[in-house]
Amino acid sequence: MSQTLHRGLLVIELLGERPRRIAEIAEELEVHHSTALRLLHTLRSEGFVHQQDDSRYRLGSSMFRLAHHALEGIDVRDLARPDMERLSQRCGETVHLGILEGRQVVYIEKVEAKHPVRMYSRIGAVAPLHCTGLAKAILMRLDPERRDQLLHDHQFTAYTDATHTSPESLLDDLTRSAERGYTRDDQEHEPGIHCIAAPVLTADGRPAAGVSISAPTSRISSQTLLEQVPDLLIATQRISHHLGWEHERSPASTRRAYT
Amino acid sequence: MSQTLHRGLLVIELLGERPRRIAEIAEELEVHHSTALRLLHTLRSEGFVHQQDDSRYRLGSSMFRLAHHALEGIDVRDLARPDMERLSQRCGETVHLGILEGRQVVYIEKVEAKHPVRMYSRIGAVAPLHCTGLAKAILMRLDPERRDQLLHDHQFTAYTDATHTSPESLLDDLTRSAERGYTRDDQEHEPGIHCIAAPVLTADGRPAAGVSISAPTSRISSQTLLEQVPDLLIATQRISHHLGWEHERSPASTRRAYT
DNA sequence: TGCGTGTGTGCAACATATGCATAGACTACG
DNA sequence: CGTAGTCTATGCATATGTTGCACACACGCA
Repeated sequence: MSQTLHRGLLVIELLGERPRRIAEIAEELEVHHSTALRLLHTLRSEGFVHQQDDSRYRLGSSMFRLAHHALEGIDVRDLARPDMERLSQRCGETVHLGILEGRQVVYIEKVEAKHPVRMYSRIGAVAPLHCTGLAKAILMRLDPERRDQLLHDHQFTAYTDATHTSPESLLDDLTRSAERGYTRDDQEHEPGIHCIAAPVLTADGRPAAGVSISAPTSRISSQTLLEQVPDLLIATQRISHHLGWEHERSPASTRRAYT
Repeated sequence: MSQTLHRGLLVIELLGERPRRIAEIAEELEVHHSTALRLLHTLRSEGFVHQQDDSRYRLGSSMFRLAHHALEGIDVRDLARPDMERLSQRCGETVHLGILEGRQVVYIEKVEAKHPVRMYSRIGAVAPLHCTGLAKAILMRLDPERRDQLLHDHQFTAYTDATHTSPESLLDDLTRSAERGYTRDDQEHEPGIHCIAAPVLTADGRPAAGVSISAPTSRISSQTLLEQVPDLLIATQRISHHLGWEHERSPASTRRAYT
């Protein structure tokens, strides 16, 4: 609606990709050099853009400062709730949201399709790392160093026959889960309960939370549950997108770590 | 220079602090509601701003995505070089820049005041974690978990009489260093060489690099070296600022970790 | 029912953003 | 040394685009 602002934002997006020279920016915007220069000056005066030694422009400290500060203030629950509700309505099952806190996973939100009123049954409950779909979804995208550290002195308590009882077994599961993008928990924690789960990722690719669909085996077969995977992934990708995660990753998905 | 763009950026900054309602934004900008609405629409259409369920606005995914992507592309060397050169000119001593890579600290840049031509003597060299000012500067702001992990099976080799030979001794040093904002290395690594160092921090408060001033004890006394601390801190704070770090921290410096 | 809020759209007035010309500073290059 | 190619910067006339206002609608709430 506002042309000038729109052009300014376009400049920010162009510089977000890579540093650029002024001629390039003017050409992309299809405006005169002097117009581009004026926009750049305004952006620079507010610190959104920085001019490097080679006179090219790149994004400036205000972008980093504001983005980080705003991210801090965001509550994953608020962000995830709409998509969780939609997901629950589509599949008709219970949807959980959990985050990693310290050395355990905590459930922080729950939506039950059947009961419009939220039931806080499991809210605040903690889950063992090695045998719930939700915890595994977070683990599978966790930085390997951190993951190894968490699992190092973890108690692999056997809750059922299906529970992983060794780090090797769990890591193998995590590797295969990461490849297909979601985790399964077929009665590993509770007999008669199975679930699927996927991680919510931030802009830097780290897992901010996990979302799971769980159901009793008595009502839903494994096959039917797995049919919900596409909807689950759509939901987690939508939530991740809100946190800046780009679904389309460049082929070279191994990126620099520093800064 | 450009009023509309300037107002748009102001909106971004206002929303960076906290989510706000449209009336509040219009009031802050001193413009009509409809004008604020038009700006918000433009910002929203580009994803810079997101409207929550309660109809308030907050920063949107584009900010997170662009900021993160731009940060990835930034080379700390380019960022630090100008301030390193200025620092070196002011104090007349050698200034190093180093980063943590894996389990060691690597020197990636060096400026010698005496010799205008850069000497790559130590560039690429690695430093032991427990006895150089630069490594200690990074360690002192590192996430405690990560730090403990690094020091867990670290070899506390004694290079001189002053070298820390135990984790306890080093951690004690780090604590005191963190309180005053810089580290010292009085011949802990090389006899006849002492230095001071301080960390470069990113928006989330993590150390991206370290900067040190080192000199031979034969030419510079401890006292004279310590007089350079203010200049050193000004330099590291300037570099940190480029990465989005806000020097003025809120009193509650302990912030949430999630997202 | 009225009130406060946010949303949205014409439209006239005019503030302002634009393109162009021009010029200085600087670098690279032959 | 001149030439060409950058980026920077400013003045100015034009007309484009932005603004404020009026007005209307939707919604939640007392």
